[in-house]
Parts: sequence; C-alpha cells; structure tokens
Amino acid sequence: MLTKAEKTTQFILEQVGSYFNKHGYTGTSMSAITQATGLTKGAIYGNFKDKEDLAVQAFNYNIRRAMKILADKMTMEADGLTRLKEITRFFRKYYAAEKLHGGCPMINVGIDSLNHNNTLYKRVVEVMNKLIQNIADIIEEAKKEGTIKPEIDSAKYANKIYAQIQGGIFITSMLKDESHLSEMMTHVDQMIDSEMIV
Amino acid sequence: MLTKAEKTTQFILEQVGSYFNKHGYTGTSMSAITQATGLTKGAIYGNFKDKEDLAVQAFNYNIRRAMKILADKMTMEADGLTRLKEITRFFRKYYAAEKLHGGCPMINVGIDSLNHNNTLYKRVVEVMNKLIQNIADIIEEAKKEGTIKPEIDSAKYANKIYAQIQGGIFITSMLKDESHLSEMMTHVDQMIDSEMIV
DNA sequence: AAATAATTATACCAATCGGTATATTTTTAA
DNA sequence: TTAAAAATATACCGATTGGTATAATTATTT
Repeated sequence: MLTKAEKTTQFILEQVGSYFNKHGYTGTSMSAITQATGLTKGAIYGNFKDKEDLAVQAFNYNIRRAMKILADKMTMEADGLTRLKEITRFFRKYYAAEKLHGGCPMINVGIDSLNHNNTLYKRVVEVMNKLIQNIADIIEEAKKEGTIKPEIDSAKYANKIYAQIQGGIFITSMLKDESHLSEMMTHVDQMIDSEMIV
Repeated sequence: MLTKAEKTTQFILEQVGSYFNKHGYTGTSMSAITQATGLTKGAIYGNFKDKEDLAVQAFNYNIRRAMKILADKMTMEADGLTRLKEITRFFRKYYAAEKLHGGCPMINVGIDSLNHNNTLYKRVVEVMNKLIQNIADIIEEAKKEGTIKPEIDSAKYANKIYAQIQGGIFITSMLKDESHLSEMMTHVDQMIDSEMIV
C-alpha cells in the first residue's frame, strides 16, 4: 500500500506533468504548481527536494506515459520486422495523443534543458539513447530471423529512423498538421521495404 | 547613414542574438540583456517596444545570419538539381556553425515559442513555410529542366526533406555529434538520386 | 555657440521568483 | 484515547522579474 506521501507524490506528478511538459523548466513556477495541484508549497517541498527534482520526475512520468502503448506492444511476442512496423504505426497516432499533454516530451524537454538544466538534459539524452538502442535491437532481431538483410548497419538505421520520427514530430507540432508526421512514417516504411528487407 | 538609434538597435541585436537563441524567451531577462550589451534599460526600451519586440527581432536577426551562406548560394545561377544538392551540403556544416550561436534558431525558438509566445511562434511558422516553399520551388525548377521526374510531388518531397533536416539537427544537437545530421543529409542525397532523378 | 531634439542613464515600481522556518493538521502507533 | 510521527499549510525571506517616469547626456539644427 502506498503511504500518504507516496500518493501525494503521484498526484502531484499527474496534475503537473502536462504543465511542465508544455511550459518548460523556467516557464513553470512553483506557484503554478500549487495552483495546478490545489496543494501548498509545504506539500510540494515535503515530497520533492526542489524544482529540478520535480522537473526530472515529471519528465520521467511524461515519457513513460507517452511511450506506454508502444512499450506494451514491444513486449508482445512478435518477430522483429512486425515490431519495427509497429513503431511507425504507433507514431502515426502520436501527435494526436501527445498534444493533449503539451506535446512530445523528448523534443520539448530536450530543447528546453539543452541550455537550461544539465541534470534534466542528461536524463533526456539517456532516454534518447535507450530509444535508439531499442530500435537497433529490433533490427538486429529481424536480421537474425532472416527478414532484414544481414549487411544492414542496425545502429546507423536506428539513428536514421529516430531522426525521421523526431523531424516529423517537429514539423507536425509547429504546423499543427499531423499529415507531416504521417508522411514521414510512410517514408520510413518505404525505406524498410526498399532498403532493409531481404 | 545610420542614425545613432539605428546603430544601437543593430548593436543590441548583435550582442544579444545568441543569448536569446540559447536561453529562450523566459530564459532571457532584461537584466541579462543590459549585461550582455553594456547598456542600460533606457537604451533597450528606447529602441525596442518591449521584450517580445526584441525577441522577434532577435529571431529575425539570427535566422538571417544562420541562413546567409545558403541564401547566397541559392541566388547563384545554377540549375535546380545542383541547388538542391547545395542544401544538403550546407546542412552538413550547419551544426558546427550554429553551436557557436546557441544552436538552430528554428528548433530553439520554435519549441520555445510554441507554448510561450504566439507572436514569436507565428513568425517561426512563417519562416518555416518559406523555407519549405523554397525547397519545393527548386524541385519544380529541376522538373522543368528535366532532371527530376515530372510526377514527383514537389510539396510532399519538400516537406520530407525539411523534416529530415530538422530531425538530423535535433538528434545532433542533443547528442552533440554532428555525424547524425551528416548521415541524414547522405540519406536525403540518396533519396534524391534513387527516387527523384529521372 | 545656443537651442532643440534625440538618445541613454538612473532610480524606482508592484509583482513574482524559488525556497525555508515554523505552525497546524492529519495519520499512525502505543 | 492519547502520544508520537508524518505530512501539509501558512507566512515570510531576499532576489529578481518586466516595465516606466524622469533626469542626464549626447547629437543635431538653427
């Protein structure tokens, strides 16, 4: 069973996650946090060391929520190629889902933290490397299964796929038109079909 | 000849452009601006209406500087296909150049303004649409010259190319490794060669 | 050179910032 | 049910925020 403090911590992250994601580190004030939660500074500082601690935990909360559906899909038993295609399928619906929570946490917090908060920045990089590595692992798996060419450089293609995803997210976010992300996912699918598949 | 105020305006933008680009709208305080310029608030507010006005002009200054080399290349007399390849060539050196000035203004100010300042956001979108349109125009030109297939959808490919550029910039910026952007440009070059060229 | 206009410096404003010490309340243990 | 502990609320801190009114300075015109 969760203690009261643990429940409050969770409650704060739920209430404040989107706000932090949307407004960034300096753009989120402690008073905004008290307002969003209906709690007071005593409750906030009783459960989080400082603003940075809260920001890092809010990012962890946000990225976990954003990636949950994909993470669940990835744990399903399926061959590598199927799971690779699941990734592009997932991101076709990503913008519509994430705009409800203030946008993509990776690009929002990534750019915001890059020159603002090193602790947060390092955490974003950590997550990014994991995401790219996950894609590379799936490609390797498909190579072992014989569906993707053995000469394919999995790390290189993982980087390319992730860059295309984030590029699509950025344009779609700025122009508020999810067709751009969708077309980038089509492009990735075509790249898989024409370059990677045996 | 420039008046004193015009020279001061230019001086402020030169001194403060990188700072604004690096730290964003809320991350740049008026006191930081006075410190960076060595001037006082009187000089700042005598030449700019308010912080937003300064932020917009700083963005215009930054994007013009960042794109100057490419813009010069684009005015040169050359066929469409050559100019298209000039774009990817330009962006291979983009990160090394822009990190000296706080990073890519499009992604920095784009993400920062998206949920912070609508005036600034609209200006970024305006510039982004122009950049994409420029690429589309070049593709159309190459089609007329017979070097690119007539059935190519120039708007669609312009969007794809720009998304790949910005995706590469984002990953390269976060991981502080320009090879990612470089490999994305190689990918664009290959796309041009394999899909677009007649 | 004197008068006028343009420009910049100074001093100050209320509001807000992140954070803390302490008082109060709520929960748990005795 | 009462005492101890945990959790939250309140009141406050000095520092900083964007912005302004006015004084001082510099440039231009007469």
